[in-house]
Amino acid sequence: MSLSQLLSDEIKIWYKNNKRDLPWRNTKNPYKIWLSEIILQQTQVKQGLPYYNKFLKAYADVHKLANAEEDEILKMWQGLGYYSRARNLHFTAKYISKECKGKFPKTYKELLKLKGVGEYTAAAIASFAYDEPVAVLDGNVYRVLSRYFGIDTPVNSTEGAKIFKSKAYEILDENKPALHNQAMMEYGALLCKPKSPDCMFCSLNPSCVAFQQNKTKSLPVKLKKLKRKKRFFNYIIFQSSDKEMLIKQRLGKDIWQKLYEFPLLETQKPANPRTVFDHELFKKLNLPTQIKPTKINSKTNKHVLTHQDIYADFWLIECSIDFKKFNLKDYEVVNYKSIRKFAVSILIDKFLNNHILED
DNA sequence: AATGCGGGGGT
DNA sequence: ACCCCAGCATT
Repeated sequence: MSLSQLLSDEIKIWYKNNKRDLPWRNTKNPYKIWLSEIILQQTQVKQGLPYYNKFLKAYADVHKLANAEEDEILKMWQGLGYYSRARNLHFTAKYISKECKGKFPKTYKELLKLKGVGEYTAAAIASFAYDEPVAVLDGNVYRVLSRYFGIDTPVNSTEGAKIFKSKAYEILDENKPALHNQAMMEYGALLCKPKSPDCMFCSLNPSCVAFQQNKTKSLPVKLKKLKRKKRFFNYIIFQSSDKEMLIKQRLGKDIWQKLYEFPLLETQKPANPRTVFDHELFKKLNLPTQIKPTKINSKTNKHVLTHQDIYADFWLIECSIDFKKFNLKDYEVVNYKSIRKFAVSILIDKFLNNHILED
């Protein structure tokens, strides 16, 4: 028996005995599989599972999803991150519902054309839903292959992508691609873990290069190039005498696209109460200059993203004016209750939870 | 080929 | 503090 076949067979046996019972398994429904795969991109099962259940309950089929408002979908997605996934999910739902009469594409090649569906997700849907013999390559598969075959080419390099892809197809069980793919990923997620893998319980350790050469800690190799930027956000809460506030949707190419937030002034350094006055709304609302911003949070909020650290302060401006008398077309007028209907970042959500702005 | 995009959890 | 996660789109 070849090494490739040994790997696939052992992992499939292990999978049958050890797999988690997850709601998107044991179905061939492409809608459910697609939905789960989008949610699980760069997201652990534990984090994505409640969102999957919530989405399926609200949108039982692709037409329901297609007919929803984008703002509603973003609100449902709130907290899951990578919000372009939610926007692409909605875009593709509308496409499938209207252009394809609700029928999903049935091949890897066609699935790949869908917005938000890349090589991994196309292979996952094609194999899980239609038993097409295509191999999935995700973080788990890279790790298992890298360790078992002792491949030290960086997984996120161009050369690595080619090598790992050819290995993945070499070991693919073309008769049971769905089982094979799911087993590979589950093996990486539960046993061949990034830190402290359970090599003692791994029936493959006699033929695993990393185990035999004590290299599990150094494999897989990954190029890192992450440099974190510091950003300073000053959210200014303009609050009228009847406790209404202004919020604005984030547009343009930046984080949290299409989510809502308080009027924002971004600065190069931590702001002081005077720099806060630079915000356009002070002019637009024609506010008296003696007005004083008061900082609501005692300690600056540090919000960590993959690629930037955001230091956020929240300033309160109490103004005795009626927002509706001004032409503030880019802003919404809300109160402490109605603001909860809008999709916001976790940074804003945490602030709202900690500072109830009602009286 | 390189970069930007969230948030939670593990070590 | 650093790494990882059922990756993808854009440039």
